[in-house]
Amino acid sequence: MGKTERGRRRHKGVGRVTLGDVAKHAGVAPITVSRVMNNPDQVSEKLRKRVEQAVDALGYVPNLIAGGLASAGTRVIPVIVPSLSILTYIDVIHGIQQTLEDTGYQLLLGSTDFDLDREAALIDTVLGYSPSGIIIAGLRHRERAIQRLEACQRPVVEIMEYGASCIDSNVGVDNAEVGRCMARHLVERGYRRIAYVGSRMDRDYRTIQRYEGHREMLELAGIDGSRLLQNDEAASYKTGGRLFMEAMASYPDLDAIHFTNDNLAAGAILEANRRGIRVPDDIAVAGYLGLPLSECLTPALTTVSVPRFEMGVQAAKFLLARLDGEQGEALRCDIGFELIVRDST
Amino acid sequence: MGKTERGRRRHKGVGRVTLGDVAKHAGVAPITVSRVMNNPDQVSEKLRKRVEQAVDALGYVPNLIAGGLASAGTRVIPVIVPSLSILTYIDVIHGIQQTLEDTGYQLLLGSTDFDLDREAALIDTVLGYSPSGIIIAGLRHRERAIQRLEACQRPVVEIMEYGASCIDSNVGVDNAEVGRCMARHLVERGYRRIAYVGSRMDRDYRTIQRYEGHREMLELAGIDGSRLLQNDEAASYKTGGRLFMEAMASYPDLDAIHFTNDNLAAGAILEANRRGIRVPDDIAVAGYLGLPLSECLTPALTTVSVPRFEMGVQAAKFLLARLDGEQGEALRCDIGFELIVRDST
DNA sequence: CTGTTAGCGCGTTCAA
DNA sequence: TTGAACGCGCTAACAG
Repeated sequence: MGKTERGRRRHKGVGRVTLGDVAKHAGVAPITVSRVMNNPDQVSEKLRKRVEQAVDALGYVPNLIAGGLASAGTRVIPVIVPSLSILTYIDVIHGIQQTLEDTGYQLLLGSTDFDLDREAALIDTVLGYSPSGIIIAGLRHRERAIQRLEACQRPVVEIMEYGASCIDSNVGVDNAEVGRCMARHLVERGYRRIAYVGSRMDRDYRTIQRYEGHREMLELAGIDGSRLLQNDEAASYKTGGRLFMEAMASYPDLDAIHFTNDNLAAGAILEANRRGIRVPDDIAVAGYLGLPLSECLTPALTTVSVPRFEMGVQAAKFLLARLDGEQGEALRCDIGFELIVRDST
Repeated sequence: MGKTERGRRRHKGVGRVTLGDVAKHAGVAPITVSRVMNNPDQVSEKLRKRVEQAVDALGYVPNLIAGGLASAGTRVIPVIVPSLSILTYIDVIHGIQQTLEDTGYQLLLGSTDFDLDREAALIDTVLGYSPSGIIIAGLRHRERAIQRLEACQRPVVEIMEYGASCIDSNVGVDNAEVGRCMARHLVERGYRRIAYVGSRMDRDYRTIQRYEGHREMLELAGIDGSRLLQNDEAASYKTGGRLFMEAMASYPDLDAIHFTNDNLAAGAILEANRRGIRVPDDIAVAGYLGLPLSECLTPALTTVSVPRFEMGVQAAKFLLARLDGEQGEALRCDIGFELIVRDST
């Protein structure tokens, strides 16, 4: 009943089989078990077999936390996005997850609700998990957040938007160019009285970037680019339908509406279906994203398609490259987009 | 240049500010800093102020890994679902995330691709992170997985399906009852030649449960319940449209189709729109889930709506209750569903 | 190829 | 209310 006995009771680390237990069972040193788990080729076949048997017999599962503490890095990849209710981010996360799936890295999910202060706080939190790297949406962050990300000496991939300056690596699209592209298409199609429709534009600055591209292109063509409509609801089909009607009421002479995403645009077409409004004869409708629904509508929706899943895959690949020891220049990738012209314009 | 100096260089725990650094800066013992971070009321206001200043000055961020190791529990909640490309799971995850958001718990995301062996392996992995608890889809798991979950002594919430026996807590719906409910509606509406259409039914047994409920109810009414169509593609709108046409070709006398989810059913209606097939006059269409799209279609889709987001919220609440020390009986909740009759039937 | 030693950064326990 | 000592479980470094 000496000190040792009391020491034993100090922590609640009961129940679980530890590396030490396995070592005892196999008659080797703990480090040998560690090697069998992490660097099997450093151990002779004989001992390896013995250890593996012990592992199976005891049902040993490594404590990744302890390993992470000792080696200053857990195999965790935080992914920080603005929202989990927006399909775009989900697709990207899916791409990341699928690429990382069999590499032993786990995704730690965080969402900021488009709030940069919240984002900064979340970054602090997740860095507390000694992650192997981090993937984060956007190129704009609070100064403090950027400092922390740079200081942590871990690969950082910024996704969604593509731009000149990133912390470490960057995969995304050029939103202004997207806006210009669709606006150009509308002008070329002969539309002249065009409105841009968004929702929550105050929160999601990438929508503003697209709008600015749109406006710029229209004004280049001598067309009024300032017709804008938005509100504060989430970008649902219903909201799209409502904004569609509002836009037509606000600007009765409209011949085309450029929606900031396919959710809204699809909502508009569905609303038009319900009301017997003819698209594009009465009014043309264009979207952005290339959601699966866009091609199933009647009329099918003209849209700019972005490879969201692939963006996630590429982000994960950049991360893995860095984790594999690839140094040097920023890894950057403009994932691009594609104008898909369909019947709605 | 003695032992200490070499010791310092042993690990790469460089750069980061530690609790010890803060303690030195504030002129207190490390444990006092720890208390300020975790149990502020145990520290006098004077010292607390001093420590807080030091924290700010140095930009200290706690190392959650070290804390987790010392206290045998990181504030991580793994969420294990079959797929990240299925909206249902996304909505549930969103509910979980929103509920856990401000509690300091982080979601660790894992997906199994409907493979129970993969699930078991994933469970082993995530338990290695000493999670505070775990949320997992389904009531069916490998025996080994169940043992591990029971052995880990942590709250476990099984979600999506509601059933008699769970490991610890359970929130979900009764899939067979859903199938019965919609089948009853179709029969009451006067439909008699009804097919059930699913996709990937071999993988997702919950779809089979709904089908069996459907079949049971039809046969109770003396109607052939064995008309079934499925394929191996994901449940997209396009697949729905294709299966719709296939079903009508396979069973030319059909007067109603019961789709296993709204994605397929919506795809069917969109396909009908394109082809000028009249729903429900030529054929009725019913779905399951209550996706936002369902009410925006023409005709609007009859569906059984499930509160997916709320299911996630409830799962998180059960978890928090357990983490708050609530013991005893299994926490169980049949989240229910609602038949929403619209124009498509 | 295998083992010894030390410590990652923190929280628990016990003592003051 | 504050502090000292110890160890959570594992791995890095070094020695054999």
